[in-house]
Amino acid sequence: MSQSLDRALTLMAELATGAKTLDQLAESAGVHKSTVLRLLRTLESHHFVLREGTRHYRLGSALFDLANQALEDRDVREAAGPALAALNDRTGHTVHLASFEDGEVVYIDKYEGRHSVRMYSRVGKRAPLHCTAVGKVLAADLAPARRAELAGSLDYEAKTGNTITTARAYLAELELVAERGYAVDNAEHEDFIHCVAAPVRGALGGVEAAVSVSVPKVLLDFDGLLALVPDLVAAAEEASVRNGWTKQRSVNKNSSERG
Amino acid sequence: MSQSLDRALTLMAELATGAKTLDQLAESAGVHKSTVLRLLRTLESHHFVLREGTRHYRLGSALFDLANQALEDRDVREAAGPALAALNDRTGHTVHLASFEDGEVVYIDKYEGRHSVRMYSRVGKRAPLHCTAVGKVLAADLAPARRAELAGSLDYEAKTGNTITTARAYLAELELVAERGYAVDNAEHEDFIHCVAAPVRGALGGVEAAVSVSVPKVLLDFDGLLALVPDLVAAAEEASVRNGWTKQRSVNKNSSERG
DNA sequence: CAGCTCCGTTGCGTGTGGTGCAACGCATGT
DNA sequence: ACATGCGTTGCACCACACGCAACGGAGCTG
Repeated sequence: MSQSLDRALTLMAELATGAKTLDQLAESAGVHKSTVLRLLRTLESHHFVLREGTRHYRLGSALFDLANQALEDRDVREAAGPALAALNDRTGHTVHLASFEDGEVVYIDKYEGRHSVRMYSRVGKRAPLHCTAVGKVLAADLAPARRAELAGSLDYEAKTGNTITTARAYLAELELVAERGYAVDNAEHEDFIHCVAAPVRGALGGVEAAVSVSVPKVLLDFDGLLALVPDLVAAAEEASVRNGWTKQRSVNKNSSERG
Repeated sequence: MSQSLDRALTLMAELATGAKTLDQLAESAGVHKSTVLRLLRTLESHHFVLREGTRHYRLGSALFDLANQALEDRDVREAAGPALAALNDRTGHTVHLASFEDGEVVYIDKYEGRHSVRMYSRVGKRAPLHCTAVGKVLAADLAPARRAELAGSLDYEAKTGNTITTARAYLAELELVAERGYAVDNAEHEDFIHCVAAPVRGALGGVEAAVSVSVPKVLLDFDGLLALVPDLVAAAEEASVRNGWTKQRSVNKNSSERG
């Protein structure tokens, strides 16, 4: 672990919450301001931060640049794009694309819903596996052995009253998800939101990402949410096909053993 | 300047071009692989990179997260969003939002055109001031003194046959832009593309960003491009109003002296 | 206009932590 | 079974990142 790099990354996280002055950064990082200055200078030379006026620093363009380059690199995103946009357009609800990243869910694309009550999220945000519909979809694709291992390693924080809090219940839920081909989050992550999600597969038949539709409960009751499933699954299949998947191979289950 | 941080940032730039193995990174950075390993580990702990399979590293979610948080922070972007989307919808062409960042232009938002021939760009990408329509708009707002200073400091790389290559010609062009209220890039940056741009103002009357429409020459000749100007200017004004600008204060020119 | 305070900036001496090396071990392929 | 390629580990050295303290400019106050 590199100390200075570690500090620099922490600084950037701090800066993400808004422009800061040198002293503020020095204090929140718990180091001398001259140290912060040096780090900022290096970051600045790479355009990771920039000076705003004479006494404020904020995140710079290199970040956007790298982030977008990296996103362009994720082929699923490109492949799924049109199907997700169409789904968003048809339903008017928020549509997410998420992928699995060491033990968590990461949102890699988002299409904002048209309604004023909206879920707060952001591309790049991470979420737990156990209380999200996308998480369940991604976990359900793993081979039974890894699935059990994973289920044992989660922390099952109870986000709401509905959150699944035991490995046993989670495994049973995954079983169900794998069988049905879609997952539900019945206000297990946030009290006022429920979601449904379906898998996006790749050329090898493995699940590479998950699409979800998130709806505030005030807009649609649980049955209303479930009524969206066929549309969702169709969109996910369209995305899968664009992503190189061929229906033939879908019999080949639990194939995504990558590592 | 921090050596290890500098190396780490270089690594990330390298990773942006695609997933790489440890040795590849070590070689391209010119350092020992154990050094790279340590840096990667630190980056990984902050989710700036992640391991793909067992022997490839790629950029991770923290990057998207920070980038989007930082973008949300840029109020102009949010304010201009609807107007840009509408403009994109009406014209079918690619719409960019750009801001000024130490001596260059940075794209902070983009709405992709509907046509198959498209300009290559990306949010976060940087471009020169002297050969882009947005650059001219942003530069034209500076006070005459800073304008002259800036014009003297540019390098005027001739991107195409039409590129402005002298400070004198650039200053004359800026004069014209300030007068007209919009700028043109007549294939001065890329041979096959021309653009028009207009300013987005803020509460103080100063220009905070620039909107542009970029059109491949094969789709529209120069006169056709100019015909888009009224629509563009209207969109830019709408964005300005949403951004806190009031028409009254627009007489107050050259007001954006921030530093 | 003087004096004060707040911050960014600079130079320097110290010792910590980042570096390269070489050896190890786990894969994969032949 | 052997060879090869690559990630990983422990170690010893000294560069380099660190904190300190002093400087200087900008902005306020009386």
